[in-house]
Amino acid sequence: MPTPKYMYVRLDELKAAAASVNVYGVVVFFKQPFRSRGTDWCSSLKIVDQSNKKVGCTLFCEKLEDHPQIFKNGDIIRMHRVKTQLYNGAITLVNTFGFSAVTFDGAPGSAVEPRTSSRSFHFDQDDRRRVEELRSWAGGQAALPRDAAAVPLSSVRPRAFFDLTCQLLAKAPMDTTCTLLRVWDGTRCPHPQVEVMVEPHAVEGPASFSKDKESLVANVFVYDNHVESARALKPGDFLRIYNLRALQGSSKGPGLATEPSEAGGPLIFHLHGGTSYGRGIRVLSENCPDVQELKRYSMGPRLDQDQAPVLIGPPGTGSGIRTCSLL
DNA sequence: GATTAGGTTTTG
Repeated sequence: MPTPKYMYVRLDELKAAAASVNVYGVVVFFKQPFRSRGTDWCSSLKIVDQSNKKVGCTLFCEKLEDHPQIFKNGDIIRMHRVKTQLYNGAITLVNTFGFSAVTFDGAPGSAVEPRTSSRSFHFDQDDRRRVEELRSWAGGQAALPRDAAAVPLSSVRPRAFFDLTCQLLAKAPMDTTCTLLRVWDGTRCPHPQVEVMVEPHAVEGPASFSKDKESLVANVFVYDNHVESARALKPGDFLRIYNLRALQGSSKGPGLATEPSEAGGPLIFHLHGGTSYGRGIRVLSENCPDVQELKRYSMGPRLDQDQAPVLIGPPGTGSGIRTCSLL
């Protein structure tokens, strides 16, 4: 069979009611897949290209793995077989039969590593060139949204919303609408952490840590629709939690010891229900730049040797927990 | 070849 040659439409040249087109773009907004009221998961995103035209996309796929793996704004996405739809006078893209998506990190110079669950997909030198062109174009566009929300635990400001790249250490169901995720990113949060009471047998992963390690762990309560996403997470997974909120002092939650509600109180992190502002959780691939950086950062010279975190290896790489070699 | 949603902070 001859190799198919794909044609890509510039975003400012999309026509209304196009039955099936292929596009490339830079992600400027996204929501991780969430359950629709129908049969599918729904992803919502917005992309832009060198024409400076921004186009919203709505993707419905029954299988989570068919949704694009978007990690952050600035990621590059290629979509095959989307149709156009007019909504409120603007062209939007919706997936159609045979839809597939491939995404790439957006940093100029980083490896052009396709992220997709497709078992086979077309990728040639033209694709590589397109990705690199979009990266360098986006790099020069000061107005494009950056990854400004990304904040390490060491820089968290109480009350603020932020995106956290971290590793899951342990999780525990608190009640039907709330799951506790215990995470770290290797940096030390300057604020005291709230103490959460959990039955040890309810915890997946270690029920407790050494005092040193405990001081690096953040407690994250995820609510409502995010409880379902949390169910799929495994200790050791590298995660990005989007639109996480740091709450302080008077915050309540299941399993919390009563704390005086005063400014400067201990921190708890909440991932509120809903999908506003892209609230959600995504498992990151081991080889993506943010995870590589997390590992370097965690194990680098910023921490004293005796405080250096011990990262958990991915599931199935050995006899459960292993320690990474330290620098 | 239906349907879903259509960015825009919980209220724990």
